[in-house]
Amino acid sequence: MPNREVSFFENVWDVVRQVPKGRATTYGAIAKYLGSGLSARMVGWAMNAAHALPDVPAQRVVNRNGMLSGKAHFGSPTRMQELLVADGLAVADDTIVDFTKVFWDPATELAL
DNA sequence: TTATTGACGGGTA
DNA sequence: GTACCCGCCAATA
Repeated sequence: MPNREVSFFENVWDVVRQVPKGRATTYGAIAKYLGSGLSARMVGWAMNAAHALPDVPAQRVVNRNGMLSGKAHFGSPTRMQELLVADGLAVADDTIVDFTKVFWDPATELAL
């Protein structure tokens, strides 16, 4: 049988899928949870590959500033914001409002 | 093969 | 509070 090793990307997608509605996480939080820590950029690459997946709410993944850094990758520049608003989040100026309140850290909430 | 870029983060000036 | 620099890992040119 072919190798069935879980890639770093699949691990990222798995965490993103577990992000509850109305919450959001950051690239660094996911990277740290996976153990890479400083490799937040790899999470971004994983998101880029996540385009082929149906259940990866990448809109809930933003940078540590709460800014919709990847909004440009959703086909439309406002698609990511609309998705977040549909999740019950408040978005203003391409940034999540009260991000510290909706922040969901897998290393704290998931790794329990 | 090496060099540059990339949906980032954190520290220092 | 803002600006700049370095670090991480992988993919692309």
